Amino acid sequence: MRPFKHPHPDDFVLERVLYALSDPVRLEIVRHLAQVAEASCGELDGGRPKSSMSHHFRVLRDSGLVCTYGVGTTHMNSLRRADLESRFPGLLQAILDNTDA
Amino acid sequence: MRPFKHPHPDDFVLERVLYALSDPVRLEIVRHLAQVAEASCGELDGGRPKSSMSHHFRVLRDSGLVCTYGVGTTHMNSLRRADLESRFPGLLQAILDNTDA
DNA sequence: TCCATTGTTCGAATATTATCGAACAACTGA
DNA sequence: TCAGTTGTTCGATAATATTCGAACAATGGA
Repeated sequence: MRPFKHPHPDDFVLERVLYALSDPVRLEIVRHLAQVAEASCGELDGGRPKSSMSHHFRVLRDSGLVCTYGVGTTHMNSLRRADLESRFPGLLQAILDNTDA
Repeated sequence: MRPFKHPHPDDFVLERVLYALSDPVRLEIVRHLAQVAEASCGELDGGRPKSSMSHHFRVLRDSGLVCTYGVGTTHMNSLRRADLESRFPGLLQAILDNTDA
């Protein structure tokens, strides 16, 4: 299992991060990851097809929001909090703070 | 000139706001408005066709980011800072703080 | 009233995304 | 080595967005 490519914080693009978070499915993933610190893809699909989820994880990875690494047959995902904070201070927190109401 | 409809802060949707800001043209508009407090559509197009800009302003209005009102033959736009701050505290500031590098 | 200015709306073409089944790849355990 | 589990990749389809010219609407001034 070859590791995924994750962008360096210097290469994060604000527009891409915002776009990645503008999808309800992906925002839900990020919110979940903010609470558990780490979760497999399977734990994060809401009964959705794996191919769909794989797409969303890729968008999250490419934007710099999420880090994915293989552990056995599963892929573990985590939020890149520190990297995001260093590049876009306060952004992630402001988004996570919103409990939608 | 009938006034545009602007959503109430209670009806702001985080995903929509993030999506509106994920477009470079719209983000540029918002950044500009953050500095001048008020500007006409004409001041904000970068030589782009008016019909294109009109579309972007509508997205910004519908998401709650921008308020547009008619003054004579021109339309003035302003950032809905207070409304955004009340609904998504810190979000706009975190985005505006990023000077992209 | 006639005209120039400022934007909106309409319609169509193009581009991007989302979704999901099917096939494939990596790993583990028996 | 074989089977089961977990995800990825591929390919196609459907849905959404972007872009922009052309026609239209509202305003203000000459």
